[in-house]
Amino acid sequence: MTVKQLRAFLAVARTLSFAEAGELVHLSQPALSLAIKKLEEQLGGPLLTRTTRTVSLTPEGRALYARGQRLLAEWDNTEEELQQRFSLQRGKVALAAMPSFAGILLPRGLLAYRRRYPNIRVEVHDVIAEQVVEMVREGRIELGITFDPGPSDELLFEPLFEDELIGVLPPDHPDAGRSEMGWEQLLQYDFITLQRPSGVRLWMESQLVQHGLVPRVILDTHQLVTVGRMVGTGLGVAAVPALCRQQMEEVGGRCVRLVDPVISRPVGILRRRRYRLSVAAAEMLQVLKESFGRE
Amino acid sequence: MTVKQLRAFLAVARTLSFAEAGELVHLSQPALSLAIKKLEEQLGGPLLTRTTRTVSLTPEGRALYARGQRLLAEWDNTEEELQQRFSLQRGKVALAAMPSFAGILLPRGLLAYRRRYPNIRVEVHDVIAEQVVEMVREGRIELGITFDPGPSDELLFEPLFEDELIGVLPPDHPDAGRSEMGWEQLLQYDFITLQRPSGVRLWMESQLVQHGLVPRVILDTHQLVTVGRMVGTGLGVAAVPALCRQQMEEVGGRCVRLVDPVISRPVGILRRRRYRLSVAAAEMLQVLKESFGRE
DNA sequence: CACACTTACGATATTCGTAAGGATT
DNA sequence: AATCCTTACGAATATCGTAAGTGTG
Repeated sequence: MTVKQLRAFLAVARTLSFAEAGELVHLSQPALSLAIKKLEEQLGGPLLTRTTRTVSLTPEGRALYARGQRLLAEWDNTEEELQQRFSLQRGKVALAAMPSFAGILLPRGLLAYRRRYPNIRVEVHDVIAEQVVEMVREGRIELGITFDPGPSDELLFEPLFEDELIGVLPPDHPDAGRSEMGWEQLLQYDFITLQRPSGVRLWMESQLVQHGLVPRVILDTHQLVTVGRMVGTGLGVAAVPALCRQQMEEVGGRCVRLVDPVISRPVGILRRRRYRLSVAAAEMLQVLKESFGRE
Repeated sequence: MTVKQLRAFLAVARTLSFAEAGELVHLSQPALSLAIKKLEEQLGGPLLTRTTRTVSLTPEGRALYARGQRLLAEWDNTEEELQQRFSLQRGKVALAAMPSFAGILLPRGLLAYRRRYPNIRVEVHDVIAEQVVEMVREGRIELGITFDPGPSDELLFEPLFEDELIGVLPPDHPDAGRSEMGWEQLLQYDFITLQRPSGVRLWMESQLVQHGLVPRVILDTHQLVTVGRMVGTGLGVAAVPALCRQQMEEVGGRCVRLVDPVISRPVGILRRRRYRLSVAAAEMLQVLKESFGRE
C-alpha cells in the first residue's frame, strides 16, 4: 500500500466519484481507476462497489476510510513538520548562558533571532558557567554561551569576544572618574569579591598570583550584585568581568578599565563535536556570531 | 514522502549502517542511498550525517525517527488488518435472529462458522422478528434471520426453509402419540395461544380465518415457553411454529404435525439491497444457507 | 589498504495520459 | 444519447542493481 494509493482511495471515498476525485489528486480518471484497482488487489478484496453509474463503499472500504483518514493526516503532518523545521518555520532551540551574559547581552541577540524566525521556540537556561558546560556535554542543550572550558575532544568552543576584568569603585572614590587604572593601584584599597567556589574568583586569583598581585580581601559574598552594592555604598573596591559593567553601575558602582595587566578570557559558544546542530540551532549560532562576534 | 522512503530511513536510523539497512529492506546499498537522498531533498534538509565511515542522525532525523516509527507501525497495522479482513482472519459479523431460531437452530450454524473462521467475532442480537427487520433496514446489522417481511425495494430476503405450525398436546392427550393430525381435530380442544400483539398470533389467526377455522381460546400469554408449560400440565392444546418443537417438548408438550391445511411461512435471511456484504458476512450467509437451506 | 557510502549508467518496472470500450440512466 | 467507469496501449517517469568513484580509519 502506498501513500498515493491511499490518497486516491480517500478522495474517491469522499466524493464517491472517480472523475471528481481525479481532479483532487491530479490524476486522470483511468490512472485513478488503475491505482485503486491495484490497492484492492494488494489488500485482497474490493473497497468500492462501482456500477458504472454509482460508486459506494464496501464494509471493508468503510473500515479503511475511517483509519486511512487519520493515518494520512498524521502522515502529512509529519512531512509538513519536517519541512517546516528545515525551512525554519518551526522548531526549537535550547541554549544555556551564564547569568552575566544571559541578563545583559543575550536579549539583544534573541531579539534579532526572533525577528528573523518568529516561529521557532527558544529555550534559555540561565545557569552558572560550569552548568552551561555540563548541559552541553550531556546534550540537553545544543548551544552554550560561556567561558572557554579548555580543549576537549567532545566539546567545541568558538570564541566571540574577550571579557576583561574591570575595576568597580564607589562613586566618591578619588579614581572614580578615570577611564583606566592599574591593578596595583586598585589593590591598595579594601577589596570585596566573590566567595571561593566561584569560577570568577578562582580565575581572578590565579591570574593575580601570576603577576604577584595580592588583594586585601575584607569581605566576600556569593552574589555579584551584592558585591556591587557594597562597593556602591563605599565599603571598598572590586574587580568583576566587564560583562557585568551595567549591573555594577545600576547599583552605584563606578567602573574603570584595569590594565597592567589586562586580565581577560574569551567568551564564546560551546557545542558538541561530532553532533550536527539542528537547522534552528545552526542559525542561532550564526545570529549570535553576528551579534556578538569580534568585528 | 513515500512509504518506501520512510521504511528505508527508519532502517538506516535503527542500524546506523546503509549496508545493513539495505538487507532489512531488500534493497541494494546504492538504491537505499538514493532513496534517502530523495527523501532528504523532499523534506528540505539532511536527516543523516554520513562521514563515509560512520552514520548518525541529525536532530531533524531524530524527530522523524520518533514520529516515523509510530506512523509506519500504524500504517502496517492498517494494511494488515484490511488484508486479514479480506482473508477472513479477522473481522466481525453482526446479525440478528428471532428468538425461536436464535435459541434452537442458530447455535449449530454459528458453530460451523466459527470452526471455519475462528478469528471472526460474531455479534448475535436475539430479538423479535419485527426488530430483526428494523435492524437490517437501519444497517445496524448485516444479516437478519426472520420470516419473509414481504417485498421491499431496500430489503432482500432469501428463504431457507418453511416453518410450519405444529400442534402441541399434553402428554396424556389421546392424540399425543400420532404423527400428524388435522386442524379441525385439534381445535376441538381448549386452545392456548400467545397474546395479540404477537406476530405469530396474528399470522396464525389470519390463516385460520381463511380456512374457516375458529379456535376456542381459553387463555393467552406473552411467552411461548409459558404456552408450552400450560399445555404440558394439561390445561389445553396449542399450535406453535415448528422451530419451537424442541422447546415445547422440553417443558412437557407432545408435538404433532398439523395438516388440512399445512400452514407455513418461509424463514430466511434478510439483508439490505444495494449494500455489499462484508466478506465475513458474505461467508456467514453461505454457511447459514448450507446449514439450514432446503436440501 | 580495506571498508562504507556516493555517483554513474544501463535495464527494468511502474505509472501516466490518450483513446477506445461497456454499461447504466 | 449522455455519462461514468474500465480496459488497452504507447510514452514518460521512477526505481533498481552493477560497476566505478571517493573519502576515512
